Amino acid sequence: MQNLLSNLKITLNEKLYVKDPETSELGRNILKNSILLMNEIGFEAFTFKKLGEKIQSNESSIYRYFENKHKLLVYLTSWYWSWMEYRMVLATTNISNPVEKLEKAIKLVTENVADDQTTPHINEEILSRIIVEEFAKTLMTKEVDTENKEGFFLVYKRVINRIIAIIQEVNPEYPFAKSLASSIVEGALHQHFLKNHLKTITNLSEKECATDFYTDMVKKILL
Amino acid sequence: MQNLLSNLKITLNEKLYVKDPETSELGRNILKNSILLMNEIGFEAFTFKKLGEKIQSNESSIYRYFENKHKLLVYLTSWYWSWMEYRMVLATTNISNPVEKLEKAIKLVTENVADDQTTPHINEEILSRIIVEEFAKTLMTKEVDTENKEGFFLVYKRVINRIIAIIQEVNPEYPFAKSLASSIVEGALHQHFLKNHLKTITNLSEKECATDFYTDMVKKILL
DNA sequence: CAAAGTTAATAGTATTACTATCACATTTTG
DNA sequence: CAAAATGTGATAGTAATACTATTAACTTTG
Repeated sequence: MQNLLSNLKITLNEKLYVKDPETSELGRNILKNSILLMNEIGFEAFTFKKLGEKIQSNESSIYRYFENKHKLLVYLTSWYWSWMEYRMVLATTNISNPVEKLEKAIKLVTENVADDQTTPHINEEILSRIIVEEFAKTLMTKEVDTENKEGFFLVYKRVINRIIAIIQEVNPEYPFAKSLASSIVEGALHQHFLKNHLKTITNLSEKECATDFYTDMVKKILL
Repeated sequence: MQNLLSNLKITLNEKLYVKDPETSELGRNILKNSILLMNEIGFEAFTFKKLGEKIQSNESSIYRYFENKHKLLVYLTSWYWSWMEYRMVLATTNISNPVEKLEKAIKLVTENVADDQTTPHINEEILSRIIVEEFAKTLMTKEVDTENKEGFFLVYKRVINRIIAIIQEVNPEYPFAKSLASSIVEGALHQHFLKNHLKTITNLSEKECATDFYTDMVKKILL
């Protein structure tokens, strides 16, 4: 798996960037440090000027890679979901039992994420924190319909569609496969957010992840 | 119920405003039109200057009621959850069967909202659209922990705690009552968002609401 | 080695998110 | 009923943000 991943080049929608950040040192530096800075100060306070200072480069240089910080966030989140999809394919292919397949998929989208050493310029653990704290903001804009048409959220939808397909394998009669899949993926992020900030309305504690809650849920719903 | 509601004065955390907007004509005008304007142009593009133009008043006058637009949004969402809590109490008290109680509570938080004529300065139908499109933003800030300590989200948590209590009545053995309750409330909003913007990953169609999906879910999980 | 592309630095603009001040009208109160 | 307090509107001003444009130096490539 290590070897497979090291060959992996995650290719994203070209409309997300002005210049592909994976093709230069500066580009990779922008990705690496935007993750760190966004995690430190949050998406609202994050600016290209501050990022420029952090990487000892210039604001205007960053604008040559990304039109604005919103598109950078969409890029980073798409990268994350693409990485997630890749791991999901790896974890579920060649497993014939659909229930086992579903368990693996749910485990992936609900568990705590560790850094994947094969991608030196992306720290997946920190990126996953950004997903928990900021992902909803990529969707919740007045431009969501236009951006959706341009394919900004394709990777995310593909991850959910894979889970929908597995749910349908497990129980073809269940009438809400789409809603169940999307609520698991979004709900897992939300439970992690609550664990970090509004502890009284979640059962997850400290280092716990949402796997048990959702595994129990789908089994009771589908079996 | 009409009479009860007409006597209802929704009282919110004093830290949310500089001057209580319910106590003056201008204040109520700010509430009414901020809901309309925010729904039209979205929270990001919404400014006090634009609102001032809309209500033929001045930017600086609005600042005398709310420190900034984030606090105004928290105010509006708290108002909504307070109204929701009130209706939930009304709908569930004096019902002895816990399952029936849970069904009523779920119906309330998942169904499409209609305007409540007893509050002339608040259009609940439009406010509920703002909740679907913007509520997550009230939580997803770097100040969430401070604001949580100051009680900004108390009303929201109270709504969820009421559902938690009913879930525990229905099935005291179920180990994830908190996570289930919070995922129903947040998940219902998310499903409505998907219905409006990412139709392919939800089963809700056009004018449908999330009640069936969640009622089916809790019954299979708890009974 | 010339052309093309990449980057850093500087400057400049419109908008946003406020703050401060003042004038005027209305309401309260002593 | 006069003085004081309060509410509102108008104007001005500031720092920060989110960009765009230009230029000059440096690097890569054909």
